[in-house]
Amino acid sequence: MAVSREGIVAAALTILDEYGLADLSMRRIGDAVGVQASTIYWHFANKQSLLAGVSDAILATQADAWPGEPVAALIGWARDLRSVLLTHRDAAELVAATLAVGLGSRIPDAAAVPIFVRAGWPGQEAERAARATSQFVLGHVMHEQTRQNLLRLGVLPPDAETLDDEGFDLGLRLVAAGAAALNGQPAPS
Amino acid sequence: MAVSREGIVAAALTILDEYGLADLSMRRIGDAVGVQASTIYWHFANKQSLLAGVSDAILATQADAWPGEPVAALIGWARDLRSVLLTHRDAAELVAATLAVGLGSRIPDAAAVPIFVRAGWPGQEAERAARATSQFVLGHVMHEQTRQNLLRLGVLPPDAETLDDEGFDLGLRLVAAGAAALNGQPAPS
DNA sequence: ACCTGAACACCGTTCAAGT
DNA sequence: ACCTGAACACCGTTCAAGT
Repeated sequence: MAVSREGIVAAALTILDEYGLADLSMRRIGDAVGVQASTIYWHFANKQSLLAGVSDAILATQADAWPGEPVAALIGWARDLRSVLLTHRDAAELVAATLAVGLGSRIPDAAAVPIFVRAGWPGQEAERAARATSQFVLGHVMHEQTRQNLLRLGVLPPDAETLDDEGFDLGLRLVAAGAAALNGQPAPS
Repeated sequence: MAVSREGIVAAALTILDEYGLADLSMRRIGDAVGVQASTIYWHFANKQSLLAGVSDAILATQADAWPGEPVAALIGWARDLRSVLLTHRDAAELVAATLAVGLGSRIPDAAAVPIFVRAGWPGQEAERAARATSQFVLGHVMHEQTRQNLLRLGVLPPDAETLDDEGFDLGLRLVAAGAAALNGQPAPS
């Protein structure tokens, strides 16, 4: 049977978890699905498109709606995004890179926009605020996952903390408090 | 005359600006300083250490103190960091990666910590708040610089906007307002 | 329609050997 | 002390050719 895009993406995700983004090569993915690396180019235009598929697969597990009080909803959304990213090795880097080049059909901050809108922000400002918040989340988790990789490499002491819940919560409270304080008012510069 | 660490870093920075991080190879750096790629390993343990040197060189142009009223100081620091990063191609990605692996002697948020302290935050919280703020700045500029690369590649229309001043200012106001609102109070969770 | 196999033009890094 | 040159074990991508 012919190999499918979905099969390739699934294999890539498994390799990602086991070996990390740096070792996620076309040859290795080909091996995993029982095909030459060059065959993958019949199914995907290039490696980046394939990675976009992996990013979408990861983000598919995000909760898609956060009803209720805006501050609590924003915190819920951010914690959910973090935990989704922490589920797969190097996910933050992969998602951030995919987002940056504009590939991938799932945008990590999509569910955050309506929260800001509900809090009274005009559409475009809500999008910007959501994007800013997700930039913090992605940056924070990227840092955590890099440390997890360093730990695996043995360059960090085996009992080193790689997660930083307190740092995450503080950053989150910072933007949540800011959102509550501004509430969509345009800037005084 | 023997080549120096500083000379290698300077050459790498020039190549970075001209060709981007993806094309910053050891062989190319060797060519630029008139030496074999393998020679660089006599001066640096590996490529990542060299990149840490480049990161330090970029961050050396940051202003190192932001006296005065905390909110204005924070905004000044963040805008300065952004403009420092925008001065060199792919600088945000390079600095973020260096920061994540714990190399590099210059920390981009170093000057932001005393601002939070001055605003009444206890030391550790000030560090976390500064780090959260710099995560936003790095993420935002990374996104802008990726778009600049896409523009160069012609995959974006030639008149596409790559900078996003409004998005930056809004994110910045968000954290500044949050900082002013919380003012170092521990969380109610 | 889907896949192979060879090739192209690269990588980072190591290491014996030179001066 | 500093550098060369060859080698190792890889990359992403293309493309004629096969079935």
